[in-house]
Amino acid sequence: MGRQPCCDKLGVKKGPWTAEEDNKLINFILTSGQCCWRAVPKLAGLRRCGKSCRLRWTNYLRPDLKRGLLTESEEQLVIDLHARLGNRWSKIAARLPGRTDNEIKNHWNTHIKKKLIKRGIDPVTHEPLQKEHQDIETSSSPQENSLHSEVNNPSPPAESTKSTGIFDENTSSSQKENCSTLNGETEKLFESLCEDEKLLSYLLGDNEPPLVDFTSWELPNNAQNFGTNIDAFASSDNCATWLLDCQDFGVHDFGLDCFNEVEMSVLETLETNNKKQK
DNA sequence: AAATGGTGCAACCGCAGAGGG
DNA sequence: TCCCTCTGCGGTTGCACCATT
Repeated sequence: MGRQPCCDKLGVKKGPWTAEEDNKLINFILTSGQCCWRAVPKLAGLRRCGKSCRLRWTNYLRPDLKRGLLTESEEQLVIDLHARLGNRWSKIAARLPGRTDNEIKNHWNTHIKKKLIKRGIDPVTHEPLQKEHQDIETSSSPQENSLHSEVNNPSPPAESTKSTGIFDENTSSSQKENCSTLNGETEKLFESLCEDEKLLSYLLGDNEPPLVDFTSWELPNNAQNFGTNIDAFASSDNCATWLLDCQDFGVHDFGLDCFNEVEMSVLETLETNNKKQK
């Protein structure tokens, strides 16, 4: 007996989601919460399979998603985490608030991979592409095996481990100092990570993810520019659409705590823009 | 202006693991 | 312990958009 399909293939719609479907899903999730994805399409009145609904929600409709390209510091973090974790996109995404595994995976495949190759770095191993032609003697001290030397100044790692230095178990102050090779914003982000012991232990193993209060992170300015780029955020049609929907329903009517100050600012901006358009 | 090729992203597919009966 | 269901993950595909010819 073969595996049952995740949904009844007959009568199940596939392909791009319409605004109407989005609204239905958003309304359902906001009023009923996330539970039993298989039941969601039926309860929400959608002709989609539960999987598709979950994917749409997590990758596109979630209110806490950031929009737009990854910042330099985020990209740098992705590279380092990939060196450490490999293609475990969900784990990598968990370290980038507001980013999804799919988004990071796509960005990796379309942008970062090419960048690394251009820099002479194998995007899979994070080692120099022409390893055999490089003199190991001239290569690096352990510090230089850190991501930053890998990326900015390709050199063969002294060991075959994928260690980047930054997230090693023995992360020490001296190693943290190595982070100083980073430029401003990235440095701050890494420092935040380095100082979070629970987070580090999680990254280094398969421990349960710590409960991280991202709002307490000392993020670089650029990582927080979400709030200062509200107009840009609000210009995203879908985002704007659904936020406006929320407006129509009245956010507080949902009894949600998911709207932080930034999102409330977005709503306010949307409201303003909406009035302007009218 | 039309054709072609490249790029980026949303969405799908199949598999693996967790959890419950 | 086995079986089944459900969820989540990573790889892949399909398509819209844009640039180039």
